[in-house]
Amino acid sequence: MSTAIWLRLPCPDGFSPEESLFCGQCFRFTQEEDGTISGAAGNHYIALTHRGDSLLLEHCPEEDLPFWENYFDFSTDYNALKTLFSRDETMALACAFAPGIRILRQEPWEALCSFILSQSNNIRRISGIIDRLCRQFGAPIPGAPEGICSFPSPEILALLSVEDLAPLRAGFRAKYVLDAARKVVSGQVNLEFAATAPLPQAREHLMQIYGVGVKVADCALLYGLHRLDAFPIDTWIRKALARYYPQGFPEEFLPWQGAAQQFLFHYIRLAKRADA
DNA sequence: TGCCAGGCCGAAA
DNA sequence: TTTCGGCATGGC
Repeated sequence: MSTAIWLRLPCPDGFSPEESLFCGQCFRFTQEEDGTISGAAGNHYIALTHRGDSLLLEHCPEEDLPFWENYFDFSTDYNALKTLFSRDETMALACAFAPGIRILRQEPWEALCSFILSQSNNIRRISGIIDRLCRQFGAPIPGAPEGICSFPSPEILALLSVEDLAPLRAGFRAKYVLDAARKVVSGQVNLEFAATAPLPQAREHLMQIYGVGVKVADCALLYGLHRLDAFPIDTWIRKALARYYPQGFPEEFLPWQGAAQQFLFHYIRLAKRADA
C-alpha cells in the first residue's frame, strides 16, 4: 500500500477549483465522488482536494507548485474584479452564482487547439475528443496515472493527416487542427505576437487559421494568452447580451470583459436564465 | 428519436 | 453585405 505524499498550496480567499475547472474554459479535469479533482494541463498532472484556504495536492512534485500557482492565476485580485462587475445588476447575480471562478492561465497552443475542437460541439464530447487526442499523440506524464498524457505539441500534430486523426472522432474539426498546427510550426501564426498585438490585429492574426473565426480566436486569446480584453461570444452570451444588454455590454468592463463573460457564461448556461 | 452543441466556410441572394 | 445550408458526431 502506497502512502500519498501531500503538498499544501495556499489559495486566495474565495477561490474555487470546482467553479474554475468546470465552468467551460478547460476540458481535461474530472471530479470523483469524494470531491477529489484530477486532471492535466500541458504536461503537468494534478490531483487535488480543496480544504479551507488551501489546496492539498497529491503526489505533486514540489517543482510543479509554481506552475499551478500560475495556472490558477493566484496573482490576480479577483475580488477587485468582482466588485467592479457587481456594479451591474446581472453581473452581480453572475458573480454571486460562482464567485470562485478565475480565468485559468492555460498554455497557448493547448487553448487554441481545444477551442478549435469546441466549435459546434458540447462540453462532454469536447472532453472526450481532447482525451483521445492526448492519449493518441501525447506522451505519458511522469507520476500520473496510466493513460494520462501530455497535450501533443503542434510539431507532432503538423506531421499528421486527417486520416491519422480519425480515431479522435472530431469530425470536420480535424482538418482545422492540422491547419493550426502547421501554421504555428511554420511561424505563419505566432502566438507570442497574438499575446501583445492590439486586439483586432491579434484576432485577425489567429483567423489566418482555417476554421478559426472571431469566437475561437477570442477563446485562444482569453484562455491561452490571458488577454482579459478578449470577448468570446457564443450562443449563451449572445442570448444574454440581447436580453440584458440591448445597449451593449458595460463599457467600463472593456479591459476585463473576457473575465466578466466567463462569470456570465457559467451563470446563464447553468441557471438557464436566458430563457427564463 | 430528434434536437442541438462555447462555429466556421462558402455559395447564393 | 447578409443569409443559410453543410459539416461529423454524440450527449441529453
